Amino acid sequence: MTMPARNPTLEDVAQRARVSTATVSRFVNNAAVVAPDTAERIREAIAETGYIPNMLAGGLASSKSRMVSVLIPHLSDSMFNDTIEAMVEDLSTAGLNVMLGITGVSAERTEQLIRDALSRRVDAVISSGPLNAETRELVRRSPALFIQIWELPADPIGIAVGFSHAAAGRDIARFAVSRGYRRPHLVTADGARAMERRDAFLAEWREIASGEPSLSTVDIPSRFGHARRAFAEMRRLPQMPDVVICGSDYLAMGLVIEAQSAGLRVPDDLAVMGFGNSAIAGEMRPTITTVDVDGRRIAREAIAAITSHQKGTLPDQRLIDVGFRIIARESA
Amino acid sequence: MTMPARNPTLEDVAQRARVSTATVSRFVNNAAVVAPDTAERIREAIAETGYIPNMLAGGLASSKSRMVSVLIPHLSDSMFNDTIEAMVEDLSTAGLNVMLGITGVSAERTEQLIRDALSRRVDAVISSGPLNAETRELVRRSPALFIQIWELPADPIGIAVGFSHAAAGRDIARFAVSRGYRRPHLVTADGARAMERRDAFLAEWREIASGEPSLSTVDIPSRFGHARRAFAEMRRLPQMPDVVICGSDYLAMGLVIEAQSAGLRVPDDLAVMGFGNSAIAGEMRPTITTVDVDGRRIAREAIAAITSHQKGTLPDQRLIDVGFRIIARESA
DNA sequence: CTGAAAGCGCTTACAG
DNA sequence: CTGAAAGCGCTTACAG
Repeated sequence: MTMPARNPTLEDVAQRARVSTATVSRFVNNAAVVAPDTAERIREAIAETGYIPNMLAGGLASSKSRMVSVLIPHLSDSMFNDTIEAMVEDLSTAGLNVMLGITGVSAERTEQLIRDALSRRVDAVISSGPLNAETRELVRRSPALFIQIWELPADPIGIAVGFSHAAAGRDIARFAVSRGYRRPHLVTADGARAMERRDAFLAEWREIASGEPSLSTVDIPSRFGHARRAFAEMRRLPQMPDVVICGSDYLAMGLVIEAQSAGLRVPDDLAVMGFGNSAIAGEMRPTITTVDVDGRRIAREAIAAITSHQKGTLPDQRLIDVGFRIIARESA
Repeated sequence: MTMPARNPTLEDVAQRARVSTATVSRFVNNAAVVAPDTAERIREAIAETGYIPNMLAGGLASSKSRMVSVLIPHLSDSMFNDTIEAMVEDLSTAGLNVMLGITGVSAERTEQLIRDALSRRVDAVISSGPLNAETRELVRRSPALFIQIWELPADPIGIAVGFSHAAAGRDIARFAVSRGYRRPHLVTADGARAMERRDAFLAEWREIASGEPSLSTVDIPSRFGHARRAFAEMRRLPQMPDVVICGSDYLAMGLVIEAQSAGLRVPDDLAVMGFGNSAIAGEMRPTITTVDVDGRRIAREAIAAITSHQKGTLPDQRLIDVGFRIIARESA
């Protein structure tokens, strides 16, 4: 069998199967539309030539790329990992390839990544990164579906799949009060969403309890080791807090370790709460009380929206609230 | 200003700037090759139209996609995260977009993802996933550069950037002996590379020490919580080990926590070693002795190879050994 | 430094 | 169910 040096094309397959390129194209995209014996000849021709469709050409001709851009702030030590992993897997299953971009906290970086995505004519952009006005406009003009995840902005550009961070902050405050804690200390990552939870916590706390909570802010991405500094700050307080509300499970774990190595018992001497319900939260000793967000559901809803968008039907809601649940465990 | 409903094309820009599409194309790809005043007119026309190049068309015409496929086994709790994050960032900086695929341990899944990548005509595939014979052939035929990372196979398909897992296993054994440990217990993730380190450890141990190490195997991806089961297995041993050699820092951290919560002191009653030098290893209490692999360097070398491949010059070496370093800290 | 034109490899109305 | 043909939006030798 002679192999051409170049990649085999639809034309090569068509000649071999003695049909037109149009028929081969139809077979590749939906095998059921061609006659059974034709299909068989094409199948053989594809196997013999080792044909691999050129999606660049296919995408250009059909103006759909079967590609989705996923933009996340960080990869390491991230609360998003479960969501992202589910996203990438489910997108693949749905026949969509994923372009990954890491935005950090930079709106400029996000803009560049969105331009890259649009230049590939992606079917959708799934993003949890920061947007400036220019980027919003860019996205609004584009035919790609824009999906914001992990938050529910008042006026989403396309659709949003997430939950209310304000509601989460409020519920955490109520939980802390119901458990009898009096002196909360908040360790917040320096990001918009974490700040929104913190502010809602403070507002609710002032409403239903007394005394002003103390605060620490840590850099983003919130790392395990940041807990050390936050713990040191707490120790310098005139009165030691009785519960630490952390912006992530990683921080919570770090705080538990710091507290224990300072001889404190968790939760008796100091209670600790996390956020995100990562696998580690349930596996730590003591197990960590945290807030669960269904990352896989976020992924599923986003993909369902893309699928319906591709069929031309707009998703029936622009804001999809997946909610959250406080999971009470040993640490608080 | 009237906006066409469709995306503006090179043609729209060309008309507005009163030049040919060829000139606009040249400007977009290398602004320096057009005359300064022409460049200025084109720049304005691009701004006015909001032109975003269609890389599908560009890639088809030039037969280079400026896109690289990155294939990894897992995202969550992974030792690879630093490498992947560096990879994605550095690729973006180099003007290459990344297509991400998650292979798990499945060679079939890997094959599908490689087919997807080839159908997008990626410039390179960077992979640390498992390959079957068919996939190897697929890749060999393709003009894309194939880069295997995190290992150094005897006969790489394209090039490989990684380190010798056998050498790492051997050096870990020597380290354990030099520290005076007598009864090592190995906790190994159920993956080819971890097994290679384990086997080399065992071979070396038999050579330079006495007594047969005990073993636990945990599922992949190795999770924090697996440590609990491994620790329980150890406790049932006739004689308690004096050092646990873990396949990842995550496992090591889990073991430290288990040991401590069972009242053992680390390292006095039980020493623990990790692998990978994640951020957590240096931040844990006690800090964890581990093996450092320079993930960012792996990313850099891979990208350098792609760059030189694109210039037509083959990389000068097919095997790039980035080595590893044992980092002695408090835990062992 | 610039333009006219062929070509990249597909898809898809249109016609049969 | 199938084919002929136009078209998707670029790039790039070739010529000037």
